[in-house]
Amino acid sequence: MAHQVTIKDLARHLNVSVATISRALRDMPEIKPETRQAVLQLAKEWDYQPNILATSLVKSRTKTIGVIVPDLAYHFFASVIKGIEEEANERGYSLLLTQTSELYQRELTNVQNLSRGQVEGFVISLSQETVDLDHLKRLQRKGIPLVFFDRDAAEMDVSKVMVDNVGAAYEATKHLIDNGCKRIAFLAGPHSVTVSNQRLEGYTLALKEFGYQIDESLIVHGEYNLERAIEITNYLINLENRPDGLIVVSDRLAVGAMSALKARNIKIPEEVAVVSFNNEPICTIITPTLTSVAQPTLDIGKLATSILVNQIEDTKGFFKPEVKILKTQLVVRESSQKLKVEN
Amino acid sequence: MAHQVTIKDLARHLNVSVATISRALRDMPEIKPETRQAVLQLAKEWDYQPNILATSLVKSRTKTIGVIVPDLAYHFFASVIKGIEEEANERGYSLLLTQTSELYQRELTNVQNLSRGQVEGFVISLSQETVDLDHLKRLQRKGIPLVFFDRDAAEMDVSKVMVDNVGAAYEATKHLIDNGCKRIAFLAGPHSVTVSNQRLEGYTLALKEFGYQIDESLIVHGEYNLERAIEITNYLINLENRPDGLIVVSDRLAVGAMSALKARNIKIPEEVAVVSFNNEPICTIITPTLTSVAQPTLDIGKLATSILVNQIEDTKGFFKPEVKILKTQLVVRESSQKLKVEN
DNA sequence: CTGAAAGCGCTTACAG
DNA sequence: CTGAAAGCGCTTACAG
Repeated sequence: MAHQVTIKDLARHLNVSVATISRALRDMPEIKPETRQAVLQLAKEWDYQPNILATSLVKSRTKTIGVIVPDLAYHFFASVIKGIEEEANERGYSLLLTQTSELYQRELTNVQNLSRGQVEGFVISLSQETVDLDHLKRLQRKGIPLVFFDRDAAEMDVSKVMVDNVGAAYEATKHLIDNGCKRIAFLAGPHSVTVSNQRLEGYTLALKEFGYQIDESLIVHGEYNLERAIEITNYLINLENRPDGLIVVSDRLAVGAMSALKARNIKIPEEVAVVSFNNEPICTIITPTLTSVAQPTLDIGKLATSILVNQIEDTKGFFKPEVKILKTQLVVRESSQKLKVEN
Repeated sequence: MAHQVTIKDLARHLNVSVATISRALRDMPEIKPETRQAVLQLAKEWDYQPNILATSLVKSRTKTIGVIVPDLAYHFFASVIKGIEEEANERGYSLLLTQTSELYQRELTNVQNLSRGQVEGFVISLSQETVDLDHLKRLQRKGIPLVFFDRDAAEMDVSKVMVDNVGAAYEATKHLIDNGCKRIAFLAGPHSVTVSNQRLEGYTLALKEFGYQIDESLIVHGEYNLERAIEITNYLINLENRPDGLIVVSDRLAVGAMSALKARNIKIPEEVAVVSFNNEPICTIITPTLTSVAQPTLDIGKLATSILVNQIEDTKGFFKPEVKILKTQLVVRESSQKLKVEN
């Protein structure tokens, strides 16, 4: 067979109209049982597959959601996507998945490509480079729903599924304090990254609450790469009054920080206790195992998708953007337990 | 604006036919410069986006490739996808990405969904459960090109981009022998997994070549999960004549094996040297760092995509399935170096 | 240089 | 219960 089988082919062979074929295939009640029978059988025999492009075109509905994430290789995004998939399937939607590789240009073209009639809405986490938000505002103007997660942009008035980063960092800091840390450093991301700033806020909040001085020399910002994390850690180690606790803005950077500490034979957690964020699989693999803040990735994905679909299917225009802040959970492991638990 | 702008809207506003709009937008030479000018300007002003569904329908071409992988959270697949993306972009194709979560059912529905006129070909890596290949044979019968990578199915006569697993395992085994291992065990995957079997073959080949006895008690098969890896490792440790070298079929399982060894205070590599496959990021993070066989993931993705596009665009029917076997590279780290390199 | 018409593969009032 | 016709948003010979 040179081309895909169409309803026309079926119609011709059965000597009925394409309308009848279309109805029979979709189990419309008005079709005579024998007709339906014959149609379904032939369709099966010829392995007929409806052309979804045609259906989408006439219905002006694709039942497809565009998902744009910075990088599929990040465990966090891969597992949020699992949640998105699950909810989408349940609601009868398919996914169009793309990654930006943290590049604004890619994000732009991805959004544009997908908005050419391919998707009815977006679940998106911004690239690190993204500052200009025109491409997203254009979507909004056209009434294409979108939901943010993880990477935020304050000025966008859309639905968002975020995590209580302030609270998470507060808890992480308190945990170090409880474990006897006196000087706690914070290895932060770039100044422009909201998530990092929120975590920093939680950190200072906790310090203040427990009567600790905020020491600016202990707060260092850097790009998201291993080399910088090592550099910063070495700087911290070399301080006159070296920190005895370290909060790192992500597990990946924490890996760099820990390797720098190990290279200098500094004991973790005895000399420096370490806590980080995301609870990626490496946390259980690295030595010592790494205390980290777990995000409810599956729920983030599901909730974001659920809100999006609600908006897509809201024909009455009742929908208002929803902002959800989910709770995190501190998973305590070896890297932070200066004081052994007694029982 | 309630709906997306169409060429009809533009035509009406400019008092020309939709044909003229269509031609102007695509820069056809016959259009009068002033007309084109006006069209382009209005299109820009109204942020017109061509409806790709309509275009695809009339051209019977989507310029889209379906990609089906077991799990996006596996580093291996995420990085092959990078290669696929790169090559696809270069050739002017988009990607439709799906994962099966290693479930046959998902693979089936993914293939079916995508073959409803959405993609022109597939790059696919089979789910672990997949035994029945009817869904793929149906694609073939319809003349929809597909290319396999990593996970093979011998009976399918299609293009494949694989890796020389036999050679890779041969090299890994030889490396352990060179490092003084006398009894080398092999922690394999399930019996049904081709990749695992090929690696096992390379292992026996090397043993034979270097005059080692094949000891069946040192070859153990298991599912792909940490618990089984730990179980198997414990079994190996408890053997009367404990192995002093261990080849593990994947990094993930190697992590389990190493934690079992560490739990029993068995020194790596002094007492048991370890080598595994895939060279995932964990190899550099775990202690000791893990010697592993690197696959050329980017090349796998690019090559698979290049072959696929060649087949898609081969209108003359000259195309014959191509099977490519790429070379791997052993990355030596601490876990396998019993004998320190002298210089 | 431009337009009318047919068509891509479907769905859906409308009529019978 | 079934069919003819119009239409979804485009492209493309064909004619002028």
